[in-house]
Amino acid sequence: MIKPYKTVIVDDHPIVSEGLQVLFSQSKEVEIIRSFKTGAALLDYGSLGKVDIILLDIFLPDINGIDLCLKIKKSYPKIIILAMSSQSERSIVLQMIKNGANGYLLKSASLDEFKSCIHKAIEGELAFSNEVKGIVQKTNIHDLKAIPRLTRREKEILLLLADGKSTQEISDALFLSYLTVQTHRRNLLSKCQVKNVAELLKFAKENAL
Amino acid sequence: MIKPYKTVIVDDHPIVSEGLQVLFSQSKEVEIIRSFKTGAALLDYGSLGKVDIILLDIFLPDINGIDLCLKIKKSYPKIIILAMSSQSERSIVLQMIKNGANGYLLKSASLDEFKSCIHKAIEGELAFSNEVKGIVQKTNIHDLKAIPRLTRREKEILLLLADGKSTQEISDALFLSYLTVQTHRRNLLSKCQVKNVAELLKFAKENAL
DNA sequence: ATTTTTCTACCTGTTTTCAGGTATTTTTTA
DNA sequence: TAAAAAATACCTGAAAACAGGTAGAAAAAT
Repeated sequence: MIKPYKTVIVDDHPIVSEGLQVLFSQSKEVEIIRSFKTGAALLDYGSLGKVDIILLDIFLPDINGIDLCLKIKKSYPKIIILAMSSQSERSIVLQMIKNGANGYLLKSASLDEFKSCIHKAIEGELAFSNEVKGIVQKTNIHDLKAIPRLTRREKEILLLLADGKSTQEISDALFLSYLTVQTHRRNLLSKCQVKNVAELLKFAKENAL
Repeated sequence: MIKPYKTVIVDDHPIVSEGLQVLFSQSKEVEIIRSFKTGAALLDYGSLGKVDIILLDIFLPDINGIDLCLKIKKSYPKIIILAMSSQSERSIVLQMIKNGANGYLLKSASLDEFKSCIHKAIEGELAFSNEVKGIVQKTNIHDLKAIPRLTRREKEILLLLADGKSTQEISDALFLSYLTVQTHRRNLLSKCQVKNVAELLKFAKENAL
């Protein structure tokens, strides 16, 4: 008999973890051995090397699931990582795959889809829930334009912009010259190839910046 | 012996519904009799009048949970409605309570919290999960400034603004004069008492507009 | 049927953002 | 330690947003 795949869940919603645990409680193939509420808790887990599958929520209270995926895959490339999220932004899905995830599940997927995706991933396939499948398929390579890497300052200013702050308010808050903030703003728009702040915020959301 | 409370779940994530069903499968007090993925499905439900408790997700694919709550309470004031959400924006919580909800649970709440809140609600109390409790308590009446009611056109334009569209693009899309769109923009900012589009979007998000 | 609200559109300014440059200093990385 | 990247700051001009006003037509509510 085959040993079941040791599986952990990373999700800050107990209900979801619980639901998944029940879903696989009968399974002989998948055994949920632990669940974590934060990325940090997972990384602190001593026996991470012995884990076979991680069911990973994209939105965690501490760290971004996309970055966490990359981090895990660097240390333990063999672990099968299945991303879960309630959003299906194309760019997030693609980033996740680029970072080594073995699949992407929408939380609105049916339980059958959940199971079958996990099976697929075990068999070595990239597994997507139905809704995500469409999104991935209609993606040509041109859409894979690199997601710009923002500097610390730029992220800081992006946050304040999202808060509705004006250039003047930002320069006051960060003790910078008005002109400096203007430059950062310009660089943000230029890097993300957008034309105004609203579009920038949309872009940032879509790409989980 | 007391009859169990007939409870339905409205949530578009099967995992959550499933988790809740399992959580209460042993309970003699609460009996989950059905679950729905959309607000429309719930409203179509013939036996809605016989339901005692509704566990209602705020974000549904078709209708806003806040409006749905009001609608249900108008027809069936006796039904206990417990709101669930992964967000805890103060304004959303308060709106929900104003619309007659009997409690507000964060999805990140523990299962024990879930259970105890449902108990509280049954006893007639307003039930909040711990994180929400703090938010509600530190709310004075001044914070209850009325959420402005937006007209259909305003909502339409708000959506396009969130998409990063400029005034010109909006006027083209809606076949309106540039000046008309300008007026609507101004009214939006004025109604929401904000000074720019970014702040408007933040406000809209916080208030689930 | 009448009042109220919404949608439409215009005018006049001021302020802010956007877009193009350049350039020095500081910090990080190789 | 040298090279690269980031953060800082300034200048100029065009474009867009913001703020104040008014007002008639259309639609909705009473």
